[in-house]
Amino acid sequence: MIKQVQGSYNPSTLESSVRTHWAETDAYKKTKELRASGTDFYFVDGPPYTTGYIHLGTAMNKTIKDMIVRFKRMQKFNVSDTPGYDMHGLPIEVKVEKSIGVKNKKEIEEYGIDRFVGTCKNFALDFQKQMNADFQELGVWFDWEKPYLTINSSYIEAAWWTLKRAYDKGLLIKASRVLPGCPRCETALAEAEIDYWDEKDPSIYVKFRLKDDPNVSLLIWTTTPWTLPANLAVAAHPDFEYVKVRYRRIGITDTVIIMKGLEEEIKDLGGWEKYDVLQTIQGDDLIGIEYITPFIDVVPYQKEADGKWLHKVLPSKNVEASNTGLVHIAPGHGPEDFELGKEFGLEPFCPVDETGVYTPLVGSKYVGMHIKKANPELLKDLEANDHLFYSGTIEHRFGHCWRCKSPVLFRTTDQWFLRVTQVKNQMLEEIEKVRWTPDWAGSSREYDWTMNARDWCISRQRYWGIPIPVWTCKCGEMRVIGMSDELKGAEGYVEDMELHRPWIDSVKLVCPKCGGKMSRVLDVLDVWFDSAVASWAQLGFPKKRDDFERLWPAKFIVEAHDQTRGWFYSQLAAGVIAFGRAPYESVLMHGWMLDGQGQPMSKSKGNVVEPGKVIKEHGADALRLYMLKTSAPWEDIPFQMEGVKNARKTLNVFWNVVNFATTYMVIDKFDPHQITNETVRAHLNQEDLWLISRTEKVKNEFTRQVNAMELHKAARVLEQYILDDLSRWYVRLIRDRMWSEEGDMGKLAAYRTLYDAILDTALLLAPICPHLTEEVYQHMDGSKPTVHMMDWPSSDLTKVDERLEKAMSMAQEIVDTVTRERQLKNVKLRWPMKRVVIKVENNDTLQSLKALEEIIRSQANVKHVEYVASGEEWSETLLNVVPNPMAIGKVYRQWASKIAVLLQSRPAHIIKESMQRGEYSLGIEGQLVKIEPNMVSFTVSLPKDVYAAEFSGGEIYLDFEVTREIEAEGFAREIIRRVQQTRKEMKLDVEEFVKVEIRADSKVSEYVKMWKQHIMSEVRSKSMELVMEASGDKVGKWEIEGEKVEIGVTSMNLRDAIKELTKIPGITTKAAEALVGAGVRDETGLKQLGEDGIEEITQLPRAEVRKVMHYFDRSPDVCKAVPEGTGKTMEMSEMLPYLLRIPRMNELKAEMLYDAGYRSLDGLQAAGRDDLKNVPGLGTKTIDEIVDYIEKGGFRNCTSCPKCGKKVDAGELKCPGCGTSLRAEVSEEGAEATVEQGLQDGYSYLIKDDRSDRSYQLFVDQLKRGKRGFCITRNYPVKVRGKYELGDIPVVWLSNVGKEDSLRPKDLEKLNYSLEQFLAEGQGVVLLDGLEYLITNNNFLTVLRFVQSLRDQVAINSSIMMMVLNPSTLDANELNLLEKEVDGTL
RNA sequence: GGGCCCAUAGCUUAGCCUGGUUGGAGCGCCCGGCUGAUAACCGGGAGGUCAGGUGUUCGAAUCACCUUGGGCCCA
Repeated sequence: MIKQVQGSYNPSTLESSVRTHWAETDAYKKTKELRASGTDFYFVDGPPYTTGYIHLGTAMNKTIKDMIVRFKRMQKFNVSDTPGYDMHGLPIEVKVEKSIGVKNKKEIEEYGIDRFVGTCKNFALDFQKQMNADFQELGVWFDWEKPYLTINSSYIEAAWWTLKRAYDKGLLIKASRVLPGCPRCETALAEAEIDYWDEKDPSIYVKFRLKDDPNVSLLIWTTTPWTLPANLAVAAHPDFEYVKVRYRRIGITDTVIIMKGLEEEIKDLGGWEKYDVLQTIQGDDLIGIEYITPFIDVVPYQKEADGKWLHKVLPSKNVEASNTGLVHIAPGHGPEDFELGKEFGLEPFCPVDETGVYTPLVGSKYVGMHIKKANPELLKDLEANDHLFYSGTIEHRFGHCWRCKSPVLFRTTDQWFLRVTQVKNQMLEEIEKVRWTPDWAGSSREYDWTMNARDWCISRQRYWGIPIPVWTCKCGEMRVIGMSDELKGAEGYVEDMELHRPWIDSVKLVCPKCGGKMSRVLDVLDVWFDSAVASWAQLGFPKKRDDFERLWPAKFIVEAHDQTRGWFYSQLAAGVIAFGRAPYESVLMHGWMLDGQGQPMSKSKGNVVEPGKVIKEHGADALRLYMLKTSAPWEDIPFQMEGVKNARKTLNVFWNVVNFATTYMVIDKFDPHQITNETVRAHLNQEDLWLISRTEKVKNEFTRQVNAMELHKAARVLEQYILDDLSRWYVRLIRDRMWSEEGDMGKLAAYRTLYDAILDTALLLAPICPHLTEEVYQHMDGSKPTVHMMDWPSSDLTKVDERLEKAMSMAQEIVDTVTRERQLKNVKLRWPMKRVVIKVENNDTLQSLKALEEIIRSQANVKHVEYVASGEEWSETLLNVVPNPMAIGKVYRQWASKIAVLLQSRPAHIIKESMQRGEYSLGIEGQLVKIEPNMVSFTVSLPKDVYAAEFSGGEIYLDFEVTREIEAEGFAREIIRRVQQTRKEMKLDVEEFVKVEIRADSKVSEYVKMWKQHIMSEVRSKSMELVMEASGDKVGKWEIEGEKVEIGVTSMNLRDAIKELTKIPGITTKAAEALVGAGVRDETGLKQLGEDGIEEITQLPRAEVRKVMHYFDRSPDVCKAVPEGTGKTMEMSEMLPYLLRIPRMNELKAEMLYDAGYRSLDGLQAAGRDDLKNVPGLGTKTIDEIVDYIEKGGFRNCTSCPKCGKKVDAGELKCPGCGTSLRAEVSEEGAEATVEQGLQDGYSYLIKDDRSDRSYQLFVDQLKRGKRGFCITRNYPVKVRGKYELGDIPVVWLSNVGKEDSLRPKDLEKLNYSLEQFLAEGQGVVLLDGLEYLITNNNFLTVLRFVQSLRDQVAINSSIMMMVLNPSTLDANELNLLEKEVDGTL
């Protein structure tokens, strides 16, 4: 059954209630079960690192994944959705170090590796839980109860198994290489773990003296003086030219060898005056020249080392043509140096340990010194020994540990490598087989990166990671373990033991070769390797094989572009090594969420926007839609809150459409199961067929775009459809049909069409906005526990009607043109236009437009539409001929003026046609003169009040002539609008009937008579009279087009009666209306009518009438309301129960009323407000309540018990059925008193109130004490003024309407200005009703500042300010802030 | 320094592959309308050196090259 949706779209409450619904109905599990037998779709979630919080990037990542997963599920796939978490590694270790207060590995080992690792695990698990919650808030439906965690034993085993596999293929090796490492973390670092940024370092030029000629030096440049003790050679480029240069300055010369062309640069550096080039040397002639390394006397190794190329110039093509063109080579400190050293037989020499401290190898002078601290010492010594040519500093990009930010240190170490270079070609082949989106992500990016692949160093000298499963023996034997089973029987091994360090370290194997003990290599794995095996590790492989065999490889993965070198690559390498293929079939690469300026968000920059905050403000659905629609997935998005707000607006429009639809469908009890497409087929209007066509097309287009991974295009297509087609056009067109008779087939056709469109939209939107669509689905259908169990809508393209769509778009264009022209001519849409003439370019257009004539007429508000066929002219356009005297004069001289006059007197179209056919001649003074084409031109003129405009199918003429009929209709519509507005201000129910009195001058009166019936039916009026002076519950004076009109509206209070009557079985709404029209108000009246009377008035079938009569007989507890005669004087005890049912009434007040002479109900009913004021002890509020109670017919009507629904008469205090007390609650009488006395001058108050009556009363009380007042309200001023007797004080209306006395809620400056003006004039009282309205329209902080400034001004001027606020509209935090700013909260 | 991507109105973007009327939208801004979807909605207007330059072409936002700025990945 269709249910009415909530009036306004409130994302945060809606989303949380939807999530509750999901939880209560077990929707997620049911959805998965539903698809369990579908085709498998193995999706693999790239595990985010457990940092404890998600950011917008992670949010976008999961949003894309969730969308695809939901989409595929709706397409009946059995989708895997195990979320993953990457939980090992340095970042957590660093956090733990900080939290327990240790600084290095030594301290960790003192603390205890077991405790340390245990803490890491707890941290990781805590973080993982928090992130789980965040993702769920985003609406992501993954298997949150069973995520795959990289720290699980089964996962660790999968990594082991993979390494064993690599080992068996000879791809796992141990090697000594120069690698970057972090001296603080004391471990090797992978490229991916290094951050680069600019840093200041020494920039020094050092002289390496030639052995044969110590006066001449090789000049080298370096930024790392600390590597010089390990210098073993110098590299020169064999193809460069070098020069021997003598630099001179007063008294000093220095001769160095540098690259040719750099002489000037180096002269400037050293501040030399002159230089002479002594010799040019070819690079290859330098090779082999021997020099003296600067620290030869300090570092013992420099004298002990040997090698053919030691301390000689080596050739290298990697030398760059900058600085000096000669490079210092320390094979122990640079990767390239290492390679070069290997080539020329120089053993790497590395006198630095992993913490960056010199070892004894460096010699006694520098041993124990940290390299950074040693730099200045080294410089001093170089200078002292005259080795330093120049010393400066340089700012250059340098690598740092991504976690602790220490500068990296290059040194030789023994590490474990995966020989990726061996399988590179296979990886490249695999890249080509994968479907990449966008394709350059694979063909260029991933391909290029893999082309440059190096062997992957997978070992780390840390604690929190997957232990490397390699056991070695002193004898050199080693064993790689692939599964924990292989450890069975080993010393220290226990079944199901913790596989992390340090526990695994205690497992010892027996060496098969020498029988000795084998110990595990202490290293752990690079975390990148953890996630690399995700696609099989999460399936429990290798222990469990069935899932792996069924699902692997992944059908689809999606991650951000930084994963080119990351997960895309690591998985590829691991997949090729382990299984000889890529572990994924298709990849979507997505972009990053940047800040508004296009910079990456980072904590250190302080530009991070938290997803939680965005969700709280606009909802997860809006955020998701925003992220998906804004850019192509692979592009970065500079985050704009405004964009999310827009997305929310779109959703709001959709919500409004649903609200619109459900409102009417519920009233009419529309049942989509009963009213099928078949039922309404013959009754579909053009606009229905059009919307169906559009819907089918959109379904097709959306699906196509999602399949092409053009997610943004899909989202945009749908958004466009919702806004333009569904809301702006279709709903607009069918509005009138909603008001036709119950059961009207035309209306049902519209319901059906709208229903299908909404449901289809909800289905298409479901993967993007899971919450909103769920709510919509549950209200429109709800046959399944969740919308996400629905099948994806297929589209029926046979229903697409291109011709109709084209015609409709032209009709829209015509309507738009008319509105535009109306605006230009200042003619309101409410006034009908006489006619529109459409001149088409082809007759096909004409036919299809004619079919839409009704739409054009109603939407443009035009009385008649006329057509001019293609090729014809509109008969009413006038063709004018304009003679050209100059041209005529040249030929016919003296006749020129006469010819001109004659031409103008002839029908222009005849002249034109003749000239087109051949020629046109005129007879003048007996002569025939020929008119040449250059002698005349033609213009077209339009009849009076007609304007022309163009549209894509031709031209249109708009006739603005105002006839009497048009004027009458215009006035009628103006009056209807005014009555409607009055009704609204009176807060009348839409179904209530009214009496209308109109006073107007004769012309308007005449018009009103002409349209009387129409007006009455439009405004639900039972009577309408033209009077000399309008009276009624509410009277409004208006000026319409210069005519003064007074309209009085009186409620007939019939709605309750109708409702009451329809409760009787057999009485339809229509019948009830007829009865009420005949003066019947209740059951008693109906009874009195008798069977015949009822039949006559209601026209109901006899059988129905009998039903009614039958009901009377069978209802013993007919409500009596007041037993007999309300005029009867009663005893106090008898009257008391009646009185006590008035809100705010108590025994005391009731007694006072009685004592004041009100001893019958009629007596009290006759009393006016002023009379009651004389009763001692009654406050204004109580009086209001009494009057209100009487007005609502409190004494006359019987009510239903709120609990059991039984009818209760007005004198009962307890329900006779269930005993529930019917006394109105007496509320805060005490508070009222204190408040009234408590308002103090100079104070500002915040009044928390969901209805603002109390505040207005307080305000009026202040006015009564003679204070000047100023009222700002979001209610209509006339209404407020009347309701609360505000007199002539200024009332400003907060509204976007833009009337004289209104202020836009955005315009705080103007508001502030008016208040300033008011307060500056002296003491006064200000009522600001609608603070929340200001807040929704402005930034909260702006409003807060505004409040602060107001408060200060109020204090200075000893005035009082009351700000009214509906507390439920703000969150607690904002409310708190506001409360802090004011002097009191009421 | 290299690879890949991006640059169109104040903001977010379409158009670019396949060159051809006046470069479309949405938001924001200004003006107006509607008031039975209503703190909603609708219409209109102002806003563009298509990042800059050079070239190819009869014709360039679109193709090519260069420069500048930004992002990712590397050196």
